[in-house]
Amino acid sequence: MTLLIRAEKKQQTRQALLDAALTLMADGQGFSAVSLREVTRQVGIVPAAFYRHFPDMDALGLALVEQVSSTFREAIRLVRRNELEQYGAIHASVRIFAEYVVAYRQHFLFLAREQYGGSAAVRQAINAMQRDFITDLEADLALSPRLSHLGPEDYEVLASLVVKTVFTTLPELINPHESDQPDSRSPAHQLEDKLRFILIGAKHWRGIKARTDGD
Amino acid sequence: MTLLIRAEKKQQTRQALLDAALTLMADGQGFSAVSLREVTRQVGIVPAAFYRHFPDMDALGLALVEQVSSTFREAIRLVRRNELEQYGAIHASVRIFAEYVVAYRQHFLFLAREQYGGSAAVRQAINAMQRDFITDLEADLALSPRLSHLGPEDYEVLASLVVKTVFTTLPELINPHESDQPDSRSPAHQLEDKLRFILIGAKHWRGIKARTDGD
DNA sequence: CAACTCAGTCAACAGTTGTTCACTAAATAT
DNA sequence: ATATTTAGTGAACAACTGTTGACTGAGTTG
Repeated sequence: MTLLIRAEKKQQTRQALLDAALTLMADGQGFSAVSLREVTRQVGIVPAAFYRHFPDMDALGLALVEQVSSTFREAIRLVRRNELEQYGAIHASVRIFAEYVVAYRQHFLFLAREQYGGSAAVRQAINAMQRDFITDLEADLALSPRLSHLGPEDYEVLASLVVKTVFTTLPELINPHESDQPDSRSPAHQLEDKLRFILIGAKHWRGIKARTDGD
Repeated sequence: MTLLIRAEKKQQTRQALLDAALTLMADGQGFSAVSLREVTRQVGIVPAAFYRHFPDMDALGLALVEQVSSTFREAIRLVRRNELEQYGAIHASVRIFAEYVVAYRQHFLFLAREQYGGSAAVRQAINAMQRDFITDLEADLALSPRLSHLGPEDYEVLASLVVKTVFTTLPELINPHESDQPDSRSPAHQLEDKLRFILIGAKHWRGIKARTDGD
């Protein structure tokens, strides 16, 4: 039967290759430790067939970044939608985000692992993505009347701080019990508090001139 | 001549193995992508000789964590000493720390790369080290009269936020020009501001009950 | 001086890796 | 109906990997 035309079927095994790479990474190893042959073996095709889809493992990695990036954007979209409708913005945002991370844990695991990881190309791509997020958030923050006392450079630093805080929390959100410490708050709750610290700090920010003389 | 006794010479090539691993990593790849043979080749010994020093590449990695950890502790010691003597605590602390990072860039590069990187054993060891730093800082913060209004759990979250902020800034401190963006502040200056945001937030922290009703 | 310890050598092993080439057969195009 | 495109096959390649065992010779010890 020809229910699946050729192009369709091709894209299907291409996706299988991407998923296989993520799955192999989930078992502990980093992306650059996943071999081309492992990936094809997992999909069930012969190694040479890999080249019909990607010239390189690095190309596979870049495609992965693109895909994971869109997952992340969807998460942001969800968080933003809720932000407008609800009170307790931080609490609700973090809850929604944390749920989304758990649902797409392989994607976010990839992001967390490879943001400083092995392949230079992948690392660079993730960095560029992160920078886009920061720019977006920067524009967002600039619209808030509560933060109108900040300068343009302050927005940039603040946005960077928020985004990187979220990124570093990803491993804990994904593996809630890996870093076992007895009587502390849940990862999501901790992230909440961290964002609160930062935003309270932004609210009381007095500009670069007033260095430390007042506190 | 027997200027170098045997144990001394052994420890010397052991150190050469550790340095070789760091050097090979500095050329872009992650630790788990560095092979046993590459390391021995760089040192100038035969692969089999590796086993006289480490049972495993993982063991080499753990030794590396220990060594880098002590470098980091020395940096903290320097920062602390200065903190007591100078005004403008954050500015001076960051400057000293940033200089130390540049001086030992290979060590801090290892830390930044492998904190979420490939080898599970190394990742876990770095995580434990990070947790130690957080605990130390927690105790430190608890001594500050400016932060006496915080609860015990608040100290933990705050310390974690500070330490992780420093860790995520490491790549930028090491490679000041990799993330080229035109007209923004230097990485060290950005880190300064980030810490300021956080500490101002801590100063105005009103406890967990006052969620968002006041701002 | 003799006995011993042991860091490093040498050669070989079984696996795995990325990449190549000519090929098949089904889907598409003419 | 015929010709073309192309996702996937199968075999082979050179290179590299971690690990082994028996060895050598300088450093140490009694």
